[in-house]
Amino acid sequence: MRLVIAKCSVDYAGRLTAHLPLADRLIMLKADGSILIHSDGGSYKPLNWMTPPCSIRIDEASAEQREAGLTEIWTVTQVKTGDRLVISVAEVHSDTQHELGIDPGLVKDGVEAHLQELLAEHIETLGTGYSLVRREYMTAIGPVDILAKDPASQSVAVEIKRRGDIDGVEQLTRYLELMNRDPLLTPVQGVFAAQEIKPQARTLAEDRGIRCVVLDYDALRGMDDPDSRLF
Amino acid sequence: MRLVIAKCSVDYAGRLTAHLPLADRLIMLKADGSILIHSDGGSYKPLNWMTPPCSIRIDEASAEQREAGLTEIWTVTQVKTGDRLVISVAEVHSDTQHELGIDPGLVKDGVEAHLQELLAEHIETLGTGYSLVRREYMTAIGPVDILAKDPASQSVAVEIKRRGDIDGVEQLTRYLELMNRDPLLTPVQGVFAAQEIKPQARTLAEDRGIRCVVLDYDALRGMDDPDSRLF
DNA sequence: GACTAAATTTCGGTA
DNA sequence: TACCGAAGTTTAGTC
Repeated sequence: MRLVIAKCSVDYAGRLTAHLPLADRLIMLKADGSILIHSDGGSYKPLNWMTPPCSIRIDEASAEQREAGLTEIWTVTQVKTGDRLVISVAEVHSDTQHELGIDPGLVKDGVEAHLQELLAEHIETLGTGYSLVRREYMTAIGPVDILAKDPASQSVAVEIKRRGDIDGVEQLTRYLELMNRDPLLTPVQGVFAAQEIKPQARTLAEDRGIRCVVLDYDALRGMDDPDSRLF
Repeated sequence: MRLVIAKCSVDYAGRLTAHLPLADRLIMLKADGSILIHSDGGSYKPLNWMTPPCSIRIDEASAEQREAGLTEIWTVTQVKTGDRLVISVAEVHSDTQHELGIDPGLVKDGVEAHLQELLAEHIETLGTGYSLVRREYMTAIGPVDILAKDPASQSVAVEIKRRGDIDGVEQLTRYLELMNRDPLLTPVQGVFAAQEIKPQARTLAEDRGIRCVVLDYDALRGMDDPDSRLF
């Protein structure tokens, strides 16, 4: 990894065009050829970047460019799409190189897949007498997160989200429409389960006869793991 | 901005839990207190990060931690959410500080808004005899990208996307449902226009009687700009 | 301030 | 490999 602190301006031409005026920035050149341009604020997204694979060509500034205060022109080209990033370097404050090796990678835990797993294990969260049919119940337009049966043995399709948005309600609606055409399943009741449900999503869901259930991740996990209880 | 190249392991506990094994990485500390941890590969997304505002506390390693090869423990806490990032530093290879100042910011141009503009100018792309009523036609649930009339003077609602996905079809369907309740407009025909339309989105759209139109950005732009023609 | 839609989205899984 | 959906999504615009 090469780290360059430099006064530069940047122009991007690809899926859109963008321009960054002259200022001090960090230019990060990764081992795979990708480039990130970071300022000293904002969140994790760079001001500009180029995804690998890409190639870099460095040219001396022309006489005209030197008069404008520039010293080098870096042209980064995306190999597949031809997107182009032109970095006009005025002054290099620092330029260092570091060998990092290949990263062993991130281990994640506690995302939507986990929520689904936990709710499947504790399907009675939906109500007494509910039973699990199966997770990832396949339909022609994709898998329903959970298929269950209510106390009267009628089918219940559950869509699980971390954050319950209108999109999720639409998704579940499509599944319900399709499943209710199947004489073996119909009538299928819908349940929209999420850690947090937006008011508008709730309104839309309930308007369509879909029940909303707010999931408590810690509580669900707590049922699994006696150690996490308070006594 | 402070740049630290160090051998470290990282643990995150917040909206999920995540762990990074011991390895050489770049730790970027921005002026606003935010932190990014980058490896020498992947795209612009860091392996781990903390969004501002956040506070950092640096502790010497305990005797036990020193035996495990660690020298310092950095604890980054998100001020609002309480999310926590613990960086266990084993060895610092490099540690530099740079003053960058506030960035003047990015200037963008040429995304979906541009497509809409071009299609509005060349509405006959939809077919001979089509005419523009107006862009951003307002409804109770939001603006329809383009309202037009077909050769028979019947209303046509156009939804424009860069990439045509199922979500876009749903969005257009909601608009059509609402607009067809208006006696002054009904019947309203739907057109789903995008640079690229996913097969599933096309199927769904056509099943609902919505016409799909693939837009050629360069061709549309070419109609505007005689210089870009080949002769 | 809340909510919706876009993103040069990126990333991971599966068919 | 293409497609599809999630993301610690983030970000920008609108109501």
